[in-house]
Parts: sequence; structure tokens; C-alpha cells
Amino acid sequence: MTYAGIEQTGAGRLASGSGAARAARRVGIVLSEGFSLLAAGIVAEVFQLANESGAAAHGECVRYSVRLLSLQGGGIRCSSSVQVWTDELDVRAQNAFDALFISGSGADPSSDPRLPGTPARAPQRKSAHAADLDLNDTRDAASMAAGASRATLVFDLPAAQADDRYEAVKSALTLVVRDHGLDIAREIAERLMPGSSAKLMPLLGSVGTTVGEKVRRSAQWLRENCDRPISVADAAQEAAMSERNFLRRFKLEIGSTPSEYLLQARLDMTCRLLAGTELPVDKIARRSGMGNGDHLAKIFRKRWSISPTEYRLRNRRERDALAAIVAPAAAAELETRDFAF
DNA sequence: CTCGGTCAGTTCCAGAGGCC
DNA sequence: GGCCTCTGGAACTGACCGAG
Repeated sequence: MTYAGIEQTGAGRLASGSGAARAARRVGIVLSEGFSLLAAGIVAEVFQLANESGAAAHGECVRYSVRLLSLQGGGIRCSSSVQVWTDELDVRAQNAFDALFISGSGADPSSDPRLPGTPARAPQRKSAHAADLDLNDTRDAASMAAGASRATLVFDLPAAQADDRYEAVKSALTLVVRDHGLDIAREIAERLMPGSSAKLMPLLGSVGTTVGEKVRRSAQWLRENCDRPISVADAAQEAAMSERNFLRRFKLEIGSTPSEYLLQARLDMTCRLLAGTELPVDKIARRSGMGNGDHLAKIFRKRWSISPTEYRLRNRRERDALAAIVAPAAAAELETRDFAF
């Protein structure tokens, strides 16, 4: 890993340019005194891993060129007094960067009028700052690929004293998600901070998706987690929506309430376990998120007017009866095939 | 006009406890 | 394993409001 003003363009850190078929993303990390070395370093590492993962997955892909910058150039001390060397941020060349990550605790570089989107250039900042971006707006994604005239994305990195890793990784992965997709972003998150993808992906998953997609993804999440004691509030949080709005949109999109959907998923799982295992009803109820055997029986009786054990017996009888019919037919078919050969 | 948030009221359900 | 009762809390709904 090279930080000070040296272009980091991939696994082999190419010194100049990029392959003709590869789109280049120029990323600047703008430092000021007291910046978080951890946050800045982790951003650089995200793009390094993205270059490696992207090349491995696609061969030809978007590649990132990362540079450390400051307003004056030269040596800048981080919060732990380590000095790193930076290039001067050329004000005229700001738009040459696809993304700028601004880090510092002393004189806030993000308030410097020479940077994009500062008060003097508020309208541009409004449209380009990551915090203000409408991530559902495909025009933003289009602007990312539009070349030199595109808006520069600006991210504020957290102060050194905060839990800076998550925020820094999240900011950098926002870009990676767009260029490489969620799978590679998840892989990078796991390589950098094992166990972090579960926390980060729901946040990043909302990038570039419609409300309908968010709802469908939360429905999928409900189905995948139906064995756990989850609530509508959890699902709403998963979809990054308020509970009320989530309920409203879920019913519009899926056609049933989240709790109905969750109950159906749990019943499906319960029926599979009843039919396919010898586990006691109470244990099945607990495994499928239905609470206990009593509640499961209550729901079965209400829905189908039978108990879980009756369901199991009927299912076995029907299966045996079907096997009695199907087995001779299958045997006959095998005999026919033998003849055919 | 649409979308999304808050609030208050109502309905429904999960869990506990007990019994057969 | 199944059933019953009770209760607190979650889920749901309609009305309303503000922002864009």
C-alpha cells in the first residue's frame, strides 16, 4: 500500500494510465492536520481490494486510481502525529476526480471555499455531495459514467475519535457498489472487517434501487430469517423505511401485510419439517419461529381445523398412497427403458 | 397531487399459566 | 399433545400534515 501522492491503480499499482477497455475512476483523499489515518487508509484499501476483486471477477473492469491530496500539498500530520506526504489539490483540476474523500479534524477542509460544493459553490455541492444525492436517481449513476464533465462525488470522512472504520468503509463502498455491484462490495467489507457486511450491506443495498425493489428485498429477507424472532420494525429497518410507510408499501407491492407474509413463510417451513422429519411439534415450532407447540397448534387449527400431528399423519398417509401408485408405474417405466435399450 | 411521516385508536396475537 | 383463559404488546388502520 502506498499512500503519499503515488497513484494506486490496482494489484500491480500501475504507474500510468489504464487499459483501453478499463474505465478509470480517479479518487482523491483530501487530508488536513489531525486527519484519521485509519479512515484514510481504509478508504485506500477498499479501492485496492476493489481493483483486485474486479479484475479477478470481470477481467476488464472499472479501476480506481487513488491519490492523497491536501490544499497546500506536502507533509500532513494525522491524529497520531504520523506525517504523510500529499500532492497539492489543483483547484482547476477538481473536476478531474470522480470522488473526493475529505478527512481532517482541525481546520475543516470541507468548509474550504476551494473545494467543490463549499458555500461559494453550494449549488454544485447540493447536487454532488454524497449525503445529498438521490441514490435512486439513475441520472446520478449516469453522471458517474459521463466522463470529464460529470459531477465529483464528495464524501466527508469521520473524525479520528469516532468509530471511523464503519463510516469510512461505507463511504468508499458506496462507489464500489455502483461500479462492481453488491457481491464484490460485500466481499471487500468481509476482507477488511470480518462480520461487517451484515451491518453494511443493508445500508448499501439501498443504493440505486426503487422502493418496490427495497420492499421485495425485505420480503426476501423475511423469508430467509423467518426462523428468528423478527418483527415488522426489524423488516422496516432492513428496508430503511419508517414502519408506517413500510406497511403501506409492502401491502401495495406484495399484496399482504408483512406479518401475514412472515406467518406464511413460517408455516411453509413448519409443514416441510412436519412432513420430512420426526421432530416433536414443539421443537419444530421453535425451529420455524412459531414460538412453541401450543401456538403452532392454535394457528393450524385456525387455518386448517387440524392439529400439527394430524397434518403429519395425513401427509404420511397421502405420501404412502401416492408411492403405492407411483412405484409400480415407475418400475414399469424402467422395464420399458430396459427394453428400449 | 404524490409521497412519506406522525399520531391515536382498534384489533389481533404471542406468551404464560393451568388443566386434561 | 391439546385446549382454555387472560393480558400486554405488536400490528394494523385511518386521519391528518408537511415537503416537494
